[in-house]
Amino acid sequence: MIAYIDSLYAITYDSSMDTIARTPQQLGTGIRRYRRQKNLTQGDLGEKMHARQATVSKLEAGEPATQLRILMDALAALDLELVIRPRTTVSADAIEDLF
Amino acid sequence: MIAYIDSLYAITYDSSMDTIARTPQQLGTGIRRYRRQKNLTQGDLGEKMHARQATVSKLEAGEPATQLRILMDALAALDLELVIRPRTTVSADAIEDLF
DNA sequence: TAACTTTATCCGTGATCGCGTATATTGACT
DNA sequence: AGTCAATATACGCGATCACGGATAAAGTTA
Repeated sequence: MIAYIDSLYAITYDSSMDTIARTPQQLGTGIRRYRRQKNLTQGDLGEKMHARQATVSKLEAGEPATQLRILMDALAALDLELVIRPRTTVSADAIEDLF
Repeated sequence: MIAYIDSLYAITYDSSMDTIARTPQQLGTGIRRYRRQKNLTQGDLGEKMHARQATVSKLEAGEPATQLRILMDALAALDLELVIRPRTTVSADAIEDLF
């Protein structure tokens, strides 16, 4: 649990639900997870963000050529935001490289 | 300061440097900030991620039609990652809507 | 100011977007 | 199994990508 102290509000939420994304696929999977959490279909989300269901499908599939506009529109429609930060945990692959 | 506890490592870092992005522009600005922090030119970054300097320029400018592949390649080259999370702080615009 | 570095912008090309529209495939429920 | 909802995929189209290559514009330093 983390508390964000704003000049106006103090908001607490469970950061363990936050999704880390390093690839388009992980980005898509994270969005799908949040969409389902809100009980929305791809069609519902598409309507909110003025895109087609097919476009949402490709975004969630992690199509690397998807445009940033689609990504950010989807996040806005789901009331999500991105945080850019230095990579933290060390992946299993990277650890193996140590030996 | 936040401590991330991993099964293998405990890493502390200053999360106040993390950048929140809700638009392609903010995403680009954040990347530019991290790139400069590492004393890299757009050309340097382009070389690392196998893209042209001109492409990095458009990414940092927040061109909404930039492809996800470019974004994620840049993050990888800068050793950054994304976190998807519910929107937290309330923007000034949103607060104004309350009155 | 001049020289140099860095960033922004342009042309032409091939690839691929998201679109509308439509359908195949998959999943869930009875 | 059968029905309905949800998701993935297809076609043609106009728009725009990132590319190689090159140059203009802006920023930095002597």
